[in-house]
Amino acid sequence: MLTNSSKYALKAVLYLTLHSDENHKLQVKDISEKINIPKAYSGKLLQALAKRNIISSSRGPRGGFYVDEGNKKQTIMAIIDTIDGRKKMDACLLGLDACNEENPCPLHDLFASSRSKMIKVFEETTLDDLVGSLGSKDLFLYK
Amino acid sequence: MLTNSSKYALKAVLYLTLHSDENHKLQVKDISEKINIPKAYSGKLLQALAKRNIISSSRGPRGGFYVDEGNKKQTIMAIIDTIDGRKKMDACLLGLDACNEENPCPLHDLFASSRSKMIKVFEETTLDDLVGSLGSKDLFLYK
DNA sequence: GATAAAATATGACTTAAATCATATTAAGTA
DNA sequence: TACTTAATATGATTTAAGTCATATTTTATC
Ligand code: FES
Ligand code: FES
Repeated sequence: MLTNSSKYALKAVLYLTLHSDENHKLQVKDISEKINIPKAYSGKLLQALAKRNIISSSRGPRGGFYVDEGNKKQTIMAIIDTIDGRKKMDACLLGLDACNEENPCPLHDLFASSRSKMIKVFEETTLDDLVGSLGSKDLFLYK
Repeated sequence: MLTNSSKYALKAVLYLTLHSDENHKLQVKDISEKINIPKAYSGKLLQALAKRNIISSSRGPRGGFYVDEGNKKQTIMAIIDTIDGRKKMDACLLGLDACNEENPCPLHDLFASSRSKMIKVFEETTLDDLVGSLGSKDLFLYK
């Protein structure tokens, strides 16, 4: 469903959403340690996310990555799309060229409704929403 | 969600289910051409499936692969499990060690119910069921 | 039995995902 | 302005998935 890369990206963004803001930027090293993923690799992913404005970044001393109020309007799907590309989520289970009702593969009907629901949730859920729904629960991201 | 390998396997088994029986065995070459996947690779997958009794095979002249009545009791999930391993389907969206209600990751609740439904369908749907539900519709597996 | 046909078993090769490394650029601080 | 810090850009390396090739074994048929 998701590549390792987008799993990492999701973890990183979630971590930033809860632990950073304009005045509390985090460096790659801090983030990667906290969410237990390779540092150099997470750097690359964070850069891609920043370029797409999913997260924010600033260079130089006291720089780092952070999530501001604007970023919190971004959705789960935006993150997945940035790293994996949206189309992967729409792909036919059997890998056929197109997945649709007109020319459904034998598994389409077993599967399409669950998938649609999942996609809808990912498209509609923003970082803001997630933070809200987590409430006081301690975020679990490490292992 | 599924690897390429299990997509291929599913296509191959579906094809065999509809176009073979004890008296009409199919060779690797026939199958791979019809479902548009590399021949040598499909051979490997068919062998793995036969070993697990998802499909049947016989060697020698007039030999080949086929699906008999017994094989038709196998489920979609059995095929996926043979090739990818069942656990992949249960994995946490974020790649955490365990996925469960006790220690859910932030995305768990957005996702778990859709996934459960999907898994349930795959576990409960047999090849027999699929053939039945397809009815007279022409199976579409090529591209 | 000898021959040929087909799966089986095994391993090599190729490609893409994942990981690591580093030189460059921008920004803050003194 | 010089120096330091941290992201950025780029590319090399490693690993695993996907692909291909072939020698071996089994079985039908003559
Ligand atoms: S056509 Fe295969 S899942 Fe939709
Ligand atoms: S714990 Fe992450 S999806 Fe269940």
